[in-house]
Amino acid sequence: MNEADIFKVLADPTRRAVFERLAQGEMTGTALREGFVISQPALSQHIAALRGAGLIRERREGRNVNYSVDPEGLAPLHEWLARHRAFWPSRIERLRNLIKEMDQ
Amino acid sequence: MNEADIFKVLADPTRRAVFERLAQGEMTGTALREGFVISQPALSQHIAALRGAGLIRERREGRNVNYSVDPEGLAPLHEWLARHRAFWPSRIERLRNLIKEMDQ
DNA sequence: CACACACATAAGCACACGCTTATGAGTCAT
DNA sequence: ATGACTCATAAGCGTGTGCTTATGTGTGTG
Repeated sequence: MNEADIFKVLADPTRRAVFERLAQGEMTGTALREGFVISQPALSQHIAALRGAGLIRERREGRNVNYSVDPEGLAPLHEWLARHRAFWPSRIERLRNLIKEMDQ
Repeated sequence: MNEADIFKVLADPTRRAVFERLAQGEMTGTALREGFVISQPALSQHIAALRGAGLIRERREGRNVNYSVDPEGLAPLHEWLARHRAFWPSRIERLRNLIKEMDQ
């Protein structure tokens, strides 16, 4: 919900990797676990932490749960960054970046 | 240097508060300590951590050390966020935000 | 009904982390 | 030179965190 939780949650490398992988698309727990050398409870706990920070949401489907990133989950982090970033690129570079973003 | 260290370092509330306060301008260690209920070594260790992540730089002046935020320190975090953010505001809102940023 | 499957929760454990006090290293003043 | 001052480092300690195994809860399948 707030940037404090988000920083804390994303500080863990495994959890960040889970989030990044989940950013590629909705995925079930077992599918998400493939590629990770980690026990099922560990992944479940990481998911709970990500969920608690508002970064992930879940969609139950039978005995499966499909996880996906909450589109607005990173908004507090973005706001924090915008507020405390000391380095702002020049106007021209910002426009260039914006155009690049819009064209992708 | 990389987003892993930055997330880890900024996960601590005290350290984040130190960084935020330092973002208001260059400051010496003793001045920075005022307002924090913390020992001098603790602050020194937090500063070392922030420095290790590339978020802070120092400028020695006699027996004092003036600390200030590294202008490009948050760049890796910004890049990470730009890479993994699922939610992008609309074009119009982005332009509005950009204009607001430029006018401040 | 019984069993397999997907996921969550509980309990315990090893380790990391942030704090403290004590001390070291360097600089200014008398 | 001696003492005050600023900051860094060392050592030790309590707590938090992430992992494990064991178990619980709910849902499909035979």
